Amino acid sequence: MPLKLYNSSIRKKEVFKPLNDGKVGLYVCGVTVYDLCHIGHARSTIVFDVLARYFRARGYDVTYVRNFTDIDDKIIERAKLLKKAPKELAREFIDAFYEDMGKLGVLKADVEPRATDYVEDMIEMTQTLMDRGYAYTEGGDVYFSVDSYPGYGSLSGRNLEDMRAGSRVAVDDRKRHPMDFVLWKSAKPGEPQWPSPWGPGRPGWHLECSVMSNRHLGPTFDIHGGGRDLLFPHHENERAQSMCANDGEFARYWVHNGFVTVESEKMSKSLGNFLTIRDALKKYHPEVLRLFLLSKHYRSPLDFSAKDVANLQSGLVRIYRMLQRLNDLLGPGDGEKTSEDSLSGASGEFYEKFCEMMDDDLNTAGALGLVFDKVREMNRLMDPDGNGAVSEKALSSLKSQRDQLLRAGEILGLFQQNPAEFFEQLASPSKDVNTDEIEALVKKRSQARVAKDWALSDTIRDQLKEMGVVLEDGPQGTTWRLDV
RNA sequence: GGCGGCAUAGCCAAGUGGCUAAGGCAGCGGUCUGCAAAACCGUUAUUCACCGGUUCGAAUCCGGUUGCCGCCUCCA
Repeated sequence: MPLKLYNSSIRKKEVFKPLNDGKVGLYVCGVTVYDLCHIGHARSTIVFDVLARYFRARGYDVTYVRNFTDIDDKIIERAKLLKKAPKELAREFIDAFYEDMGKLGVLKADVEPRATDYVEDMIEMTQTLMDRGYAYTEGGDVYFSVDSYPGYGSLSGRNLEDMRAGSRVAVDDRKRHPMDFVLWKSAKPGEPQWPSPWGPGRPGWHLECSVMSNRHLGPTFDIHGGGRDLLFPHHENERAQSMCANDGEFARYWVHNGFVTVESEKMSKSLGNFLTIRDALKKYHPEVLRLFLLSKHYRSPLDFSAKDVANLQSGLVRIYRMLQRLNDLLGPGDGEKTSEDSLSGASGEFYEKFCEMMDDDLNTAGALGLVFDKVREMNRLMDPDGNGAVSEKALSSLKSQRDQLLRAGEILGLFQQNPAEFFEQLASPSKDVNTDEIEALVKKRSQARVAKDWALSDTIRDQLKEMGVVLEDGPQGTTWRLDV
């Protein structure tokens, strides 16, 4: 079963065929580190995290490159405002990136290059473009000439004439064509700068990705990813430069994720709905956020609404309840007990169906549908038969199904926690619990129940409910849990 | 002005030519329970924004209408 990916450059799904058998080169545009990451960055990063995980699960040898843009106008501006060195500011927000994304279960990429470490290469590429006649200088600036490259616009499906006709951009007189873009930008006094043949300055916006992808993946590589908004002009420009300088095909597949809105509005500082990962984590468990961001197909726009996230949380709770029930029956299935190796060998009908779904352009929403089907099925198996017991046959089947489910979860970066821990974390922000007090009340209620004093029993249950404690009376006695 | 996307039940969301339109949340009925909780079973779209067309057959393809959104300028 072949993996199909939607290739933005041809606007169609295509069967993915790697450049080199068994290997995947993946380059994804990371973040510009001048502020905290928001929920939209989280979506993009998680989507490509899942893509990389999935390729690995399918046995590909993946080289995943995700960059940091650590030099740019916004960083300089922000640094000035905060009276910090741009480098220091960038480092701070790189740390914040790791902290936030780490909580969301995002794995490190194989290579995480920073633009400022590649300035030499960028100067070199600019020089190549000059030498080959694709670029020109004007003052201390170097521009890429879009007219010099006939393929310009083909990635994003535009042509220069149409854009010229509708352009609202104030035309920079120094540019020969309004769409020409900067390769090298002369520095103003006090700004970060590097010496170059054209005088002190810094690289233009698009150059770093051309250089770093070339360095780590070569002039032709498999997949280039990023947010939908990067398609134009960033990726168009990046591709033009790379094709002209590196003699390759550049990226063969272009994958772009859709945007996140918040309560139906585009995120913006002025609307005050700029939702950082950090703020979202104050309200929601990280796996709830991750599940939410994967609950819709990655190319579709996704609206972050408190109500919908709460709904998804109920679903995740159901999954973890089943996993906990399973643990009680079979013993833990995560952590030390099951080694990575045995889990990665887990296969069967469910896992195959899951992969089929993921093969279809990474249909995580459909795959989650399968997960919920499986949860119901496993709960059914755990419901006692006529003799009040679970059969041996059911037990062994459950073991295999859990392995498959957790393996799928590994790919999605979900269901990775110990269930007890999960529920504790989910409940803890809202409630202070006094375990002794709860235990005492539960015991008192149990005695009342033995005496068939239902009135007292129910009063205590209501009292506990007030405290955020839910009771479950079972054949082995009463258990309690924090309401979530 | 140019280019592109989306419209599926109360809400969220799969499905893109053909058996009964996944799944989740919420609701309702039932099993279990002293009553609950949890779990399970059943149920909630003769219908996929609207109008035409192609086809033996369309939510799925084509044309038009309406509505929403994105990109064209830094942006995941």
